[in-house]
Amino acid sequence: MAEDTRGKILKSAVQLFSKNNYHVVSMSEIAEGAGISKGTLYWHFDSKEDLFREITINGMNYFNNQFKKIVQTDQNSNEKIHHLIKFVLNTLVEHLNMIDVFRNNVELISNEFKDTIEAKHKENIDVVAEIIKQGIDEGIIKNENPVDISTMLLSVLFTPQTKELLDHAQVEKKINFIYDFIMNGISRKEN
Amino acid sequence: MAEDTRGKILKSAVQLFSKNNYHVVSMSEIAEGAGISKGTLYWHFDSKEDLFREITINGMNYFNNQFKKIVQTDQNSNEKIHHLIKFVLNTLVEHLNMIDVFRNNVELISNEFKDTIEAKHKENIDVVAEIIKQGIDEGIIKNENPVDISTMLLSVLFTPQTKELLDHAQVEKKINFIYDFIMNGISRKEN
Amino acid sequence: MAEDTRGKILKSAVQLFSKNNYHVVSMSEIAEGAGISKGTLYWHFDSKEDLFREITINGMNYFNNQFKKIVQTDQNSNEKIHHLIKFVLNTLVEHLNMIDVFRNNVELISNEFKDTIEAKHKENIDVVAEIIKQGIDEGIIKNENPVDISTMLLSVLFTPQTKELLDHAQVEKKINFIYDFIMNGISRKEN
Amino acid sequence: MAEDTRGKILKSAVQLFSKNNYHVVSMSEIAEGAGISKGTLYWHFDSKEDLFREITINGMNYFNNQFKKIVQTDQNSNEKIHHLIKFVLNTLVEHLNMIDVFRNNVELISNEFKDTIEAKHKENIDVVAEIIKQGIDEGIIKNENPVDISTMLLSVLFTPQTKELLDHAQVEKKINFIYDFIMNGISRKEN
DNA sequence: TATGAATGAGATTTCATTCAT
DNA sequence: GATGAATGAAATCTCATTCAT
Repeated sequence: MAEDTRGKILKSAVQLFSKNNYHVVSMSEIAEGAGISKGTLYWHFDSKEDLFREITINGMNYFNNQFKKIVQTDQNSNEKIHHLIKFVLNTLVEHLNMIDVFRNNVELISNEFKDTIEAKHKENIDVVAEIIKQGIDEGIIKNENPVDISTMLLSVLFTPQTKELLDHAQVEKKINFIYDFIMNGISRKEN
Repeated sequence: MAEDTRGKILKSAVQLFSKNNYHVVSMSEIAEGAGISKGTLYWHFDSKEDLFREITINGMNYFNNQFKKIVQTDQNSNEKIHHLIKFVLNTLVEHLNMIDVFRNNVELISNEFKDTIEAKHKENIDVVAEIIKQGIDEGIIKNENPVDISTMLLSVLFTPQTKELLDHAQVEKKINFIYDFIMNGISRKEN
Repeated sequence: MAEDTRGKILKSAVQLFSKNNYHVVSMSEIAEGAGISKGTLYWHFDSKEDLFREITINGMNYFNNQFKKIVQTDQNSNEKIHHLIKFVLNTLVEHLNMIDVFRNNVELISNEFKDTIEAKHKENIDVVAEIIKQGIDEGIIKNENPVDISTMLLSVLFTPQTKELLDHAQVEKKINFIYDFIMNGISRKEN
Repeated sequence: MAEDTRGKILKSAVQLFSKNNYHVVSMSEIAEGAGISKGTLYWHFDSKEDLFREITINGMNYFNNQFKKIVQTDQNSNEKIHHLIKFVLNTLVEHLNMIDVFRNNVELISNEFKDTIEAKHKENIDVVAEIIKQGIDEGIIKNENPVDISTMLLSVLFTPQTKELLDHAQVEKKINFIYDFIMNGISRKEN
């Protein structure tokens, strides 16, 4: 029962935070969306920030866990990268909301929280950098700072435009387009 | 005096909006930052939204104008792209604040305003697509939808991570890194 | 507790609105008068207009209900008119404040609200017109448009001067004076 | 030239105060309506209250002067009353605005000003009471307190409903209706 | 005379948070 | 666990008024 209410709150909050900015979403709305009273909301979460924290960190952990799983498979780096892109873009399609929570709310709340989020993001970058290192070792990826490369890779995947591209359907085709962009850039390759 | 005050307001507002979310920045703060009274602030701008609108649209127009100038030079596409990247990244370094105004505040305010901003952004994409077309014609850029390519290019340039990379100095080096990433992606080129 | 607070708010608001114009009375004053905080005031009423609406419509309904009761008695028209005058003037004496709410605030707020109020007033006129019709049938009242006569009758009763007359005591005497004015006008009757 | 500006201000103010409540009309609007700046407005009038005072007192004096003229003619009381009614109702039709200035703004501003206005009104009542006295002497009007009768007479003439009746054209007919109401009331006269 | 710019007090309203029941 | 009611700080905005030019 308890978990039920908690779940309803989180669901309502994710939905609202993904559509609107942190400061525009009110605790009243969240409570209403969850079908409970404000009092109850405050029984489950100490504050608005607390609630937002939980949602954000859950989301980041979700990516972190999946990234780690991908690293640990015994695929070659090429396959892993393809896997990674596919996973991120499919998540973007299936769980648009959760992703937008980050987009709409970067730089909010306290600096201490911003640091937490950035640390989590850094973690993700480092996990993906493992794949890059593997690729360099395998001679597939150019030999530059793996962290810089990982940074660019993730920034392309989480860029708002990526989502826009996906909006217009044909996901599979777009995945290949983005994969090719990341691997080969925009210049014409002679063969 | 009048223009002077207007300028002071805009400066104060850009500074604050670039550090904090639209809803966190208060008109009192902006007034205080400009060294004027709230009444005066409202004499110059009808509303907070009005003020924000002006700043945002000014910023987008700035990019749009520069992009157009680059297109109109008689450089080849390769040079133009290099020029473009250099311009954007240098602007990011010199006018960090103005850029962050967008970052922190997309999706805010009214839908009508969001549409305005998106239309401006689309304009920018289309202008850059001209360069891509030229590159395809010159056999430098791969023959795919120029608008899609332009979209990716700009998304990489305006991605938050780009700014992070730049934060840690060595701008010139990073420009080359990003240029290479955009042109050739991350895979190892055999030579 | 809840109803109690609501009542305190309404009492405070009626008192203030009856002494001062809608725009001069502030929500702070109303809250202070009710011994509660502004936040609580807004918990009970969505807006100042909402609060004013409730008071006004309550008041008009009060008159409407009484007027209907008078119509439904089995008195003759003469008695009903006397009854009506007595009721209105006594209410003016006992609930001066509530009446003044209308006086001080007609034409305020939105047009939509003005229409609501005018519709309510028209209802009152129509109800009283029933009495006038009865009087015409009974040969007591002159045979002219009953709605016009009803309009004049009510306008005399609710005229600010009527209240002034009443201020100077001797209510019973003044009731007769007004009754006589309404029935016979000011000209001398020969007998 | 100077009078010209003053005149423009007064005209603009009358127009606005007659349509909206004192507190809803702003000095900016008045200035705009007069085609001048706020600074100029304040050069001609010390304050909003000052401006409103002038308009109101002008209006009341206008009625006062006309009433006095009517009293001083050598008509009999019957004719004078008819004259008075005609004058007031025609003014209501021709200068609706000016009249509404009172209607919309009674009880506003300071108590001291309210007293001034009430004193002016009392003056009007007293002037009209002269006519009533004459009527009593001539055996045309019933022998009751002339001031009370005058009060009722004026209250009927200035009642909002009177204006409504007039709105629907046929002024001449309505004048007779009101005249008859004032003289004979609503009861059926046997003949 | 006339103006544009500036001011500051105060108004309405929102909202995260608390607490007695 | 849950709720309705209450709070108070702070936000946006309005407006009469002033003043240097």
